[in-house]
Formats: sequence, structure tokens, C-alpha cells
Amino acid sequence: MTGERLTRRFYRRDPVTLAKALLGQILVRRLDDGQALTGRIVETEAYLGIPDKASHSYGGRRTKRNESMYLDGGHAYVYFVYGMHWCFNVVSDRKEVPTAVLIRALVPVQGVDQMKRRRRKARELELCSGPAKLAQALAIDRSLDGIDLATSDSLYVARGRTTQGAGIIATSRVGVSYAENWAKKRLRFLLEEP
DNA sequence: ATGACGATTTACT
DNA sequence: GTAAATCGTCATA
Repeated sequence: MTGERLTRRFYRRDPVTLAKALLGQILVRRLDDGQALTGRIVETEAYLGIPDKASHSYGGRRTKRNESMYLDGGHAYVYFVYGMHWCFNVVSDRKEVPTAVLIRALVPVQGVDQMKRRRRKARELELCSGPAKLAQALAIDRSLDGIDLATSDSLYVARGRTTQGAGIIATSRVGVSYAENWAKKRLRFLLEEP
């Protein structure tokens, strides 16, 4: 039961459930030349949408930038921050419900040499140990924003070793100190045993 | 038209 | 530990 692409049904859940369910699954990026870059998802964050002060869709905010958050579960939301970094989210829930899961870290599986090339500055252990790092390593950028992970060959998630909720640590999210009472909610999830 | 600000990373004191 | 890098997007005017 490993290696199959996850389908729409998997993604159409609330972001907390999805954030936990994504841990241990395999993110697959297939380049135009057919080469696969893959990694095991070991850290995620849930963004709960309209009520969530840390979410780009807080208060129902809907702009050109965050439009992808309103797509059906299983689409990609890729955004640009700090003038230099891309971050990749998996959209959760249904169409018009702007929630998502930020993929924060991977353990590289396939295509490590290519990842190293893309992240020239990084040391081996830091290839995919942050949201913008993994985006750079897997060549994820604007061109993949809004793509459908349920049908795209360029980017999707495949079933990895299943965890059944065991070994998951929940902590507060990173970089959202501005979000007041939402900043300290435990919406960041890490796989304890990589 | 302008200005403030990031769901970060890296380098440096 | 602190701070610079760096620019698209959005709110305000």
C-alpha cells in the first residue's frame, strides 16, 4: 500500500486532520525531464482559514496572491515571501473553504544530488529542513501555484509509511507572533521518529 | 504612487 | 544570540 498517489478524498478534510495525515507521506516532484525528486514529509502546520489570525485568508481575505486557498482540497498553494522565498501548502477541505497545510520539512528520499545542486549553500542536513528550503530543493515556485495534486504529474503526494497518529508531536507554529491568541495554538506537527 | 510588511534563511558578532 | 537580504503584494491615498 505504499507509493500510490493520494486522491481527492484524502485531502478533503479539515486542515488539522490533514496536517497530521500528511506526516510520513511522500512528496513527489517530477521535473520536465522526468527526473523525480522526493522526500518524506516530517513537519507540517495547519492554517485554519477565516478565524485564524495567522492565516493568509484570515477574515475571508481573498486576493490574487491567496486565491489558491479557495480551491478544492488537494490543490497546491504556493506563495512568495520575504522577497526571495517560496513556500508550498496543500489546500485542505472543500472548494471555497480557504484552509491549508504548510509543508515545513522533508527527509530527502530520491534525487538528493539534484537537491544539493539546487541548494548549493546548504549543508547535507539542511537540504529540506524548512519550508523555503524544500521549495528550493524540489524546484517549487510560482509555476506550480494552483496545480491539482490529485491529477498533476509534476507534483503530488504518494502514500508512504503510515503512522496512525503515533509519534506525532504538536507545538506552536513558527513565525506567526503577530497572530495574538492564534500564535500559541498547537497547530504545528512533527514526526517524532524520522 | 507610495510605503510597510512578511507562514524565512543565512551569515555574522 | 542578532540582523541583513530582498521584492511582490496589498492597503492607503
